[in-house]
Amino acid sequence: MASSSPRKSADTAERTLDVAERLVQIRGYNGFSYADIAAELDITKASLHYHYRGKAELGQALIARFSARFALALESIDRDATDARAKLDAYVNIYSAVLRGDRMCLCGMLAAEYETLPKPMGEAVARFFQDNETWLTNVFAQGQAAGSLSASMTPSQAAQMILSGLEGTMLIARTEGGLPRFQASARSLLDALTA
Amino acid sequence: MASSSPRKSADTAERTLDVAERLVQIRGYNGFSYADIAAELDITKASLHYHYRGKAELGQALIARFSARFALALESIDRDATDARAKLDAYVNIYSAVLRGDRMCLCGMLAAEYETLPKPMGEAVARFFQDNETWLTNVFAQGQAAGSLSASMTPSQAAQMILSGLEGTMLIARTEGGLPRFQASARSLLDALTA
DNA sequence: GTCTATAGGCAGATAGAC
DNA sequence: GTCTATCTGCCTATAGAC
Repeated sequence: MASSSPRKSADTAERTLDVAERLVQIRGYNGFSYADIAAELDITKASLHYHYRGKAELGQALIARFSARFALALESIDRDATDARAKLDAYVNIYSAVLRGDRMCLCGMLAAEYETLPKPMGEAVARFFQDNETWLTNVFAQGQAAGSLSASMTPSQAAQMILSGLEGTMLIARTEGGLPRFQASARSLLDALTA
Repeated sequence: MASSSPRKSADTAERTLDVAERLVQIRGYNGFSYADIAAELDITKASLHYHYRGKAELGQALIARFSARFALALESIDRDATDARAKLDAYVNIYSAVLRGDRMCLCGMLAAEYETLPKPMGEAVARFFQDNETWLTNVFAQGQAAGSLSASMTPSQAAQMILSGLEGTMLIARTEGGLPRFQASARSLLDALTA
């Protein structure tokens, strides 16, 4: 925006998203409140309502930013990495960075709470997974064409296997094993799909 | 127990677990209340507190029953199925039955909410995954010895891949694709591990 | 074993002053 | 933009009658 005020290091709306994002990734959408955010930002709940009309609106903004950031990261990978396996390794690194903060993937967390989410949030979560699957499918098709990735399943099947494998591993690693466990499992997963 | 009263078809304590289990599997531990259960059973919240002192105690009972039932199912598989691949297919069928009711695995759901759970609940969830991994590791070792399962990774790695793959697929399938998607992904997963 | 009644707290949200 | 003050409703939980 950069419209009205003399641009602080991070305005309240953005810092609200930062705090809320972390809370959702660690505690879940039904596990945090406006009061939690207000306390961390040292403002009142009423002030938060100025920036986001309600929790549902905040939730949508959260997914929108997360998805946009993820899309940028994927574009960045497409620019920097050449072969398919390198792209997949970089893809795994995105998840590793999340888990390093003891966080769950935002959309993985919201997927668990899917039945309790406002409809627009649920739809945005589903789109996130679709977009990731599309990207992974393309990467896998590229890898198969180059002969570097296993041709024992379709690119679409492999994409689902990677996506759900990483989300599931994240989910379980948070209860035990943490980042080391996640990285070992991710390596096994990719190795199983490498020709 | 079967101690005091003339044993009804299902006493309140048991029916409470049935309702609470479904609510947790669909909405999560932080997404249901005593009021929800009371309404379904047509009793008051106060009556529920007679059977389970508080929500944390109910939560522990939930995991205990779920884990015990799961353990019985695994014993049953060990009796009925002969080769390793048949055991894994039967294992997947347990998950399919859960998803058929639009439910998430109880412990998969609780894993997402791990950071908000009372300590005893969190520990019980971690144990559930450990027990499953142990069983799967043994099945995989058996399959490798018989030459029916892929020897390209250790039994322990394969067990983690199956467990997290199924949990992750369940998580995502609930947002889109449902049971058909889960079953297709599970088949891909097992096929990838079959020699 | 189930009830009524109630406590005490926290949730999401709004009105209106500054 | 942020505040104080407040609302309404739901949450978990308890005391005590039946």
